[in-house]
Order: sequence, then structure tokens, then C-alpha cells
Amino acid sequence: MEKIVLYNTLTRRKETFEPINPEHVGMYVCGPTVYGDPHLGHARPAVTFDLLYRYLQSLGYKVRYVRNITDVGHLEQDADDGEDKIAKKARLEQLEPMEIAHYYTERYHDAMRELGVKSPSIEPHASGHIIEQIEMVKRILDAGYAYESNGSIYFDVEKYNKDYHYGRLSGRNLDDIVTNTRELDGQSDKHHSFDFALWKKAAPEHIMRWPSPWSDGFPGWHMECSAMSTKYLGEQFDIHGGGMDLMFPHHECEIAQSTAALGKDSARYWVHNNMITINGQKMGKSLGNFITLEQLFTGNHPMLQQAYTPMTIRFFVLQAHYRSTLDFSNEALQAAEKGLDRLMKAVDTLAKVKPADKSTSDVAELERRCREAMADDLNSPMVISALFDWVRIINQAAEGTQTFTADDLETLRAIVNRYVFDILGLRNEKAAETGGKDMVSPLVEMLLNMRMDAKAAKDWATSDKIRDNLTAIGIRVKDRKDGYDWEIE
RNA sequence: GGUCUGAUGGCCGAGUGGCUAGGCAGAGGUCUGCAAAACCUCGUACAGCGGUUCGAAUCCGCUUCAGACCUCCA
Repeated sequence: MEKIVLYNTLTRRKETFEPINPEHVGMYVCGPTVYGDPHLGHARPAVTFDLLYRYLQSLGYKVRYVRNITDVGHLEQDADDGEDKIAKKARLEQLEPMEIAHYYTERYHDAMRELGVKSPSIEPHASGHIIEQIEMVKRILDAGYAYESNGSIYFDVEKYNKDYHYGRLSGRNLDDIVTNTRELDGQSDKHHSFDFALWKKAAPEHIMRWPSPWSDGFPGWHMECSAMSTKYLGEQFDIHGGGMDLMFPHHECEIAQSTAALGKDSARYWVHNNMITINGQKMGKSLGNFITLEQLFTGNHPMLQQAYTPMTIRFFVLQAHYRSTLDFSNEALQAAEKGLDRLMKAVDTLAKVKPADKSTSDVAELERRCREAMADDLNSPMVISALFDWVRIINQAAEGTQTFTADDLETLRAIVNRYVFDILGLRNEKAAETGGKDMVSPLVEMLLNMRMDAKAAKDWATSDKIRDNLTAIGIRVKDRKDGYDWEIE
């Protein structure tokens, strides 16, 4: 199997990736909390881990990719009064909580499909795994790393930290956390403010609740990932992914929970994608500066100068390395749109290139550059860079200043297809839209043949009229040395 | 305040001790009846100040600036 390296947040360095079971990879990624429309920020982890998923599969691994749906509420920075968010919104809109969760889950799925994000192998819902979560809380209690307090169960961070290191993922030490955390004046059921809930007793007005040995309530916000990753991937698995903003406390607590319950680390490689920023600030629900994916696709947002297609968004995300912040702007998206268009046109052009006796460029060079870039911590920008160098070469081939043998052409097409479509997961949106091209082609060609006659007769008026009319209905005519070419805009 | 990350040409973004990233925009040119598309040429950028080195945008230190996180009911 191809040797690849991944940056592991746990060690803060790139490490050679070696799965626990050769040929198989278990990957868990934190999915969305379904209480709102998916926005541009959601596109980043989705596309990043889709890239990783596709890439691992392309290398020949059998990958089980688990991405959860958080539908039992989740603490967020702007948690107003701490009430379970889904329940709160449900009351405001007079809907069942699960109705809302279902609605936004569907919205999320729709957006992901548009973005070319493959469906994961398993997409477990937190609400469907309450039993597993309760079982895991029991294990943590039995291990002595949690305590009950007034019907709720809290993780005993101090106790845990004596045996393990709480904070090793985010680079913190409990001492620092203690120093920088103000103790609440006995208003909490928790022994320490840095303890976190594993099970929370529900207040009377709390709608989403389940029975447990301790109280009617709901699981703590970090439990679902520990419980579901263990259930579907085993006590130890290969990759755990998510956004950098989840590193602390969410992932730190997950590590603590899993380690406390199982006595060992569960995830081996922690992979974190960086944020999309807007005017240099994180784009997020809590800041109210986000643009939903639907708004991007329709252009219906005050900050948007135009609509951007899903593939433009995907390409925009892939043009930056996943561990860098990516700054949103109309200018940047327009650049991505044009670049993607050029790339896709070259793919079409490549299909038409005729073989020759010898090759003037080494197609293996493209393959090597793409392969090495991907193997080096998923460097999609470098892959794209290599592809663009070859866009030029392909266009030169179309003009006759480069040539390729039939074998090399076949190889080149295979490489381009593999990286552009299979791994980067791009889609030719224009080709998809023009399904009727087969019907239209003979008509367009008839007109263009008439135009050729007009040109031969130097009847520029007729020639331009045909071209202008075709342009007006969205067909771009390109004159070639010995004829013409055309495409639907 | 703590932990962490970053500062690259007009914009977006790779790279990382010496060798052109790439895209978009811009300028000039080729082709064309004119266009479009494509192709060719062009920018000599790495926050600032020191240090290490034969050589640093890349390593080290300091400074400045920016960002993320700092825990579930405040």
C-alpha cells in the first residue's frame, strides 16, 4: 500500500499512516448539529474528510467512514440559557424536536449531495444511541472517573488527570485550566467547574429526555461521539476527524471519556480541518456572520455579488490546504469559478486530442506530482497546481504544439479522471446540464456548416449573425484552423 | 491572562535552507475577416528588527498585528 503521511494533532507532526488492520481503515468524523441550515463553514470538514475518504478508497483501503448526526442538542458558545437548543427552537416554532432535526438533516444531505460529498458508510444519530451512551457512562462510573450529583453524572477531571493527561490533545495542563477557570460559587452540582456532564438530569420543561438509572434526562454533549465511534469502529480505530474548533473541549473530553471507559486511547490519528473565515473572522452560527450553502447556490445574500455553483464552492475549499484558514470573498470565489471552468474545459479538450507517433511531455510527471502531493498530508492545492500545468499542456496538444502517443493519451486521461473526478470529487456541472446536447448537436452543426460556407464566401454579415445568435442562446463558437468547435455555456 | 495557530506579490492561496507553485485580475504579443477560446512573454512577493549560515521568505530570538479555543447553565 502506498505510503502516506497525515498530520496528527495529538503529536503535532506529520506521521506515516498505518492502519490498525492492514487494508482497512476506520474513520470517525464529527457531523452537524441539525438545528439550522448548513452553511459555508459546514462545507469545510465535509469536503476535507470526503477528500480523505475518497483518497483512502482510491489507494485500495476498505474504509468504514462514520459521521454522526447530533440531534439531541449540543452546547454552543451562544448557549443563551443553556437549554437544549433543539428543544428550545421546537417550542418557539411549535414543532416536535425530531421534526426539526429531521428537516435540517434532510437539508444537510441535500447540500452535501450538491457538493459532491459522498455519503458516509454509517451516519448514526445520537438520539438513536441513548442506550449505548448510558452503557458507556456506566463504564466510566465503574472505572471510578465519574460521580453522581443530584441525578446528573459528571466526569471527574481531577481524578482522571492523576492517571492520564487531561489536555494532551489541545496542549493544556489541568493546572492551567484550573488557574484560568473561575469556580462557580456552589451553584453547580459539579465538584469543579472544569468537570463536564456525562448525563444531565432534565429540567421539567425540557422536552428531549430519556430514562436512565440516574434520572430522566439526556446525555452530555461529548458522549455520543465516544459511544458511537466505539460501537461502529471498535475500541481502537484509525482516524478521528473534525473541525479545529472542536478540539477543546469536545475532542479532549472524548479522549478522556474513551480512555476512562476503555483504559486506552481510542483514536490514533486526530485530523483537524481549519476554519473558513470571513473578513478574517471565523464564520459561524454563533457569530451570525455565516452564509448558508443555499444562499451561496442562489446568490441570495447581501454579501454575495452572484450565485456560486456547488462545484465552485468545492473547488474553492480544495484550493487551500485543509489545515490553513480559508478566507471568503466574492473575488476569491470568482477566481475559483473561472479556474474550475478552465480545468473542466481542458478535461473536455483532452477527450478530443488525437494520438501521434511520439509524446513530447512525460505523462508520468503529472501522476508523480499528484500522487506525492496527496500522500503528503492531503495537499490538494499542489494536486491542483500540477493539474493546471497540464491544462496548458493539454491545450497545447489541441493546438498541435504538443503530441502524445495513443498509449500516453490513454494514461493521461486515466490520471486526469482519477484525480479530478475520483479523488478531488469534482463534477462537470456544465456537462451535466447539457444532457440534451445529443439532440441539439446536429442542429448546431448544421448552422455552423452554413456559417463555414458564408465565411468561405466572405459573407461576414451572415457569418456573424449565426455566431451572434448562437452566442445569444448560450452556445459559444470557437473558430479553429480547419473548422470550428463549440460548447454550451 | 493561558493554550495554540498564522502574517507570502492587486486578490485567493502553495511551498520551505540555495532550483518558476498554481489560480484570478492586469500589461504586451501570436492566431483570427473581426471576435471568442487557446498559446507565448511579463510582476521578482514572503510583517518588522536582530541572530545562525557560504547562503533564509524558509531555522532561532524579540517586536508588532491577526485569528481560534479556554467546558454545559455564568
